[in-house]
Amino acid sequence: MQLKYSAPRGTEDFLPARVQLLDWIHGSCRRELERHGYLEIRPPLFEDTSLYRRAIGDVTDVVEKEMFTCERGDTSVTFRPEATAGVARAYLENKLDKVRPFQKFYYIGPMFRFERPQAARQRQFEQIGVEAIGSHDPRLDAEVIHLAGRLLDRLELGGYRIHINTLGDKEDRARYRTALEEYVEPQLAEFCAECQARFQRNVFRLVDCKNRDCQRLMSDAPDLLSRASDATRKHFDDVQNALGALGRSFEIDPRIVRGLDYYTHTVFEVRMPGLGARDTLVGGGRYDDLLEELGGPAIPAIGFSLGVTGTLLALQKAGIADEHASEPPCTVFLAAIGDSERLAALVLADELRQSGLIVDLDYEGKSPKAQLRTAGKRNARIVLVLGESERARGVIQVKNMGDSSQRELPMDGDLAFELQRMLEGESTRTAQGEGD
RNA sequence: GUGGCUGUAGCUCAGUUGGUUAGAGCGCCUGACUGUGGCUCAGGAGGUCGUGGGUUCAAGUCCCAUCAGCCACCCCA
Repeated sequence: MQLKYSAPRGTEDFLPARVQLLDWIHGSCRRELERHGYLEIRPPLFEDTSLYRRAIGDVTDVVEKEMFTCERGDTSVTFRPEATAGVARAYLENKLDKVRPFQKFYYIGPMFRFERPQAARQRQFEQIGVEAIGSHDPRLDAEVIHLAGRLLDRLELGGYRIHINTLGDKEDRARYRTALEEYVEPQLAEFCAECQARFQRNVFRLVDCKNRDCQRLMSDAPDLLSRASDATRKHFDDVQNALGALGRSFEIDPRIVRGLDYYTHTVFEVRMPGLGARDTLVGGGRYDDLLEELGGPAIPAIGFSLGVTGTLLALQKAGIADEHASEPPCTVFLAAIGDSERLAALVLADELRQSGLIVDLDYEGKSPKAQLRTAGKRNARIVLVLGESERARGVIQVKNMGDSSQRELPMDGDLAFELQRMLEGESTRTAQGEGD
């Protein structure tokens, strides 16, 4: 069949089974985040375009070519390409620093970037992230990095690697930039075409070029740490010590420079080797200057974001996606035999649902046999069979789909209670069975 | 924005050097004592071979274009 419409490029329909998987991810992460004292915040899905230009940086790819922007009259809004800018704005606008200067937030929701889709990259994608605002304590850096790992642990994902680096403060970066430029300029012609272009735009990008020749040329390049201020080095050392105390293993990777302008000091990524071209599941770092740049007080902060698209891919590759992606069963299926019983079935289903049971029935005029088949496919635990003879006697057939046993129960106010008891008895037995 | 690969039933795919009514498995529907599932068996529905052109006596099969998907580059969660 030739359909007229398809989902826009880079978007995905999450069908019920996949929504189950997504809910499991959300639930697992929420529990872990709340355990760490993070509270959910929900800024709008779009903000003034100027906020992103300011926060992320005018000459970044995200701002220059990836924004979903909507112009109306003299206003311009952009669907959020990331959440940090919006959370920072919300923190300032609601004057949260006056209420409680230090606060920890988390968010879960869709982000939008107008990119060419590929493995683990969509135009609408979901991120689960945190922002801890109001402290420069290096222990907080460590806790945040550790938390990123904890989330993946919760999702039963192993084999990830945590890479950390420091970008220092403004002065450190300025010195580093100069040093890099002085190092690169004499041999600029030997770099790849892209790096030659990057040289003007953003020298730091030469540091993480994947081109082997460039990497070789950069092997003796100056590193930031050796010319950073004592305070910067101390902070980075303290972060590492705290991570060590938490038992969290990590690698120092001077090539992590991050693409968003607001990052300072500690930056980190969590990668899943073998995932594909985009193997970074989590990216984050400090942004000590951002709130001030947005017009607020000088308040330090740190955060990260976990990409759900990549996480889903990792779960699939690890073979643990399917066990969390099953359609939830209807526990009771109500089979009506004969046209005269179909209305009675509808009413009985409603009554049973009101007492908390998950009940479904046939809407396709199926034969009794086919209704049973459907119940089986839906993994119903109990099938109620309602026919003319039963209704005349005020009873109903109750079939236990587990052992195929069947008995008759009176159709009165106690029916729901009896069914609940059956289900509980069954799950108790199952639980005991599993315990052995 | 650039490049590579792919596009046949709901899904996963077969379709030989272009040659008659396009197939399989799974799934779906029906039936095998006209009121009872899972197994088995029998049958059935479902495809303008992504779309539009072209070459040819003849195209799912070759050519061009286009769209979509996947993968990679740039960049990034």
